[in-house]
Amino acid sequence: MTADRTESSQEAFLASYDPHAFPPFAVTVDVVLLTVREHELSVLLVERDTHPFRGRLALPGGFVQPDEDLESAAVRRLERETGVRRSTAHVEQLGAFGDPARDPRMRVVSVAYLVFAPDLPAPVPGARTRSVAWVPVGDVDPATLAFDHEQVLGAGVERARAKLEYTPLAAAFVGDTFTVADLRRVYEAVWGGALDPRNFHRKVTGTPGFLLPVGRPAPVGPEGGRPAALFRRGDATSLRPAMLRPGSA
Amino acid sequence: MTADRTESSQEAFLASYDPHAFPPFAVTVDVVLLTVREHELSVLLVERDTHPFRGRLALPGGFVQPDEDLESAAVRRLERETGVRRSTAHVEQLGAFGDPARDPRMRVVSVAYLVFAPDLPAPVPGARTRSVAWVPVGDVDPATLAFDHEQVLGAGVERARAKLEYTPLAAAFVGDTFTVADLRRVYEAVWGGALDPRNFHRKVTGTPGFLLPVGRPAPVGPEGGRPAALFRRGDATSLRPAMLRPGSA
DNA sequence: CCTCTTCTCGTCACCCCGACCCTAACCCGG
DNA sequence: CCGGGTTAGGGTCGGGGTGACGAGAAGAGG
Repeated sequence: MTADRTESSQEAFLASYDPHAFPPFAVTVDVVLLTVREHELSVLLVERDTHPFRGRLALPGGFVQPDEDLESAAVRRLERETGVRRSTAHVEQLGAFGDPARDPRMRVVSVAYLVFAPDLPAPVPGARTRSVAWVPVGDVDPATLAFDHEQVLGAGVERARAKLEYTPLAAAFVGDTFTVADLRRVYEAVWGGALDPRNFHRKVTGTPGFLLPVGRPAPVGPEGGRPAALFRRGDATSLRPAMLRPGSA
Repeated sequence: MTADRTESSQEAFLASYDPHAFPPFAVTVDVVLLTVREHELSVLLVERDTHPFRGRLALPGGFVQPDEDLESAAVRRLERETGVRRSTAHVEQLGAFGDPARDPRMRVVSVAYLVFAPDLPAPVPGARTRSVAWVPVGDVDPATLAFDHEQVLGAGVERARAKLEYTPLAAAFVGDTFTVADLRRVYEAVWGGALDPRNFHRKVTGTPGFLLPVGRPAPVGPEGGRPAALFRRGDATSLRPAMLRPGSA
């Protein structure tokens, strides 16, 4: 399963490459970076400054390098263009999007990655980046997005909603330590509806491996109320049985 | 969102293409075609007759054409190489596999598709095809598969097992009309364990939209027993709550 | 002190599920 | 004809998960 291709053989291949022998494809990665800001599920969008779709909003992304793994390419874009570190976020592949007409320049297949990140206090844009902004997914005008990014974003949001049902990944949206209410607000933002605080508390605390109680018993409440207990992420990877969203009977 | 690229501009692009401007990628599709044969979950494998991995077993697949949609490319391979018609099967994208070393010839990104098909009585191989065979997934020797197809197959099987839990897609593995026992044998083959016939019957018949009773009340039993009622697929797309596999608590 | 807030535990009814009994309906051999 | 094999499928019972909701705990502020 190891390749015998090397840098030099890659060069030889390039030199002898005939674009009519097989059609050249470009492969890109797009990143659907989601977070919860002010009780709203938001996505990071950048404004394009080059053809095509110049001036339109788009998901961060770019070409995959010749010897770069797909996920590495996505993580590189994530860290360079958004300032999010890989270790603090959850990254998973969303899927490949390859409609022949999705890019007017040439045939491009894009592999989309879905990232859950906590709402970082620092302004997220990294070094060499054009205009970048968090946009609540409900405020995104689908017609203004570049390429087929409306479809990619839609798939990412739906995947996120489904993943909260049967995984503990909601914890990827909050910081290192958090309260049950923090977690509940993530669910409410992603699913778009209120949840019963008592039943939610019973479910998440009753699921082994979801929450790890941290000794420190209490921070303060921003607007009154009894201080909540602090937790850390557990090592559970799935929720069985799942926590089903209410409106989807 | 409409492309201005045409056939002639594609030609112009090819003529002026410089392989050093951006690295050429090849894009392929691989098909994980699963069925249930003789109470065993099986995958369709072909024997490669060209370099690389000549003589090794591999998933059916091939290069995507310049103006071909990814799913169309997968369905084309499915129909040409396996004889399975798209209308009788379930097709979904499994994911993209793009390890730089997965193909020794050059950089190849493969988009894998997962297909559920009923066990057709006709010999499945199509017209121009090399040696092709159904192999029970438990009998596949992982080390003998070409490329990274062990990883692709593993992802497909795990996806199939999960999908049976929360979708009615098990019906894609059986024919047009089927009995509850047929469906149960699908679950047992995919999950690899026995299920209680009475509880299974209660669950599937009690889920609205899973099964449509067909008037014809009874076929015959192959080895005795009371004749079972016949059903057709319903229009439900998800199972809520899910049917969880026993061993996964 | 009272009142507001949020957190957290408890209760109750209901549903779903696993385990299990029993009858229905067919085939076959005696 | 009849008894014994098969599978199909309905019913019962208890336990666990969940929605709806009550109520106390623990803070801030008037």
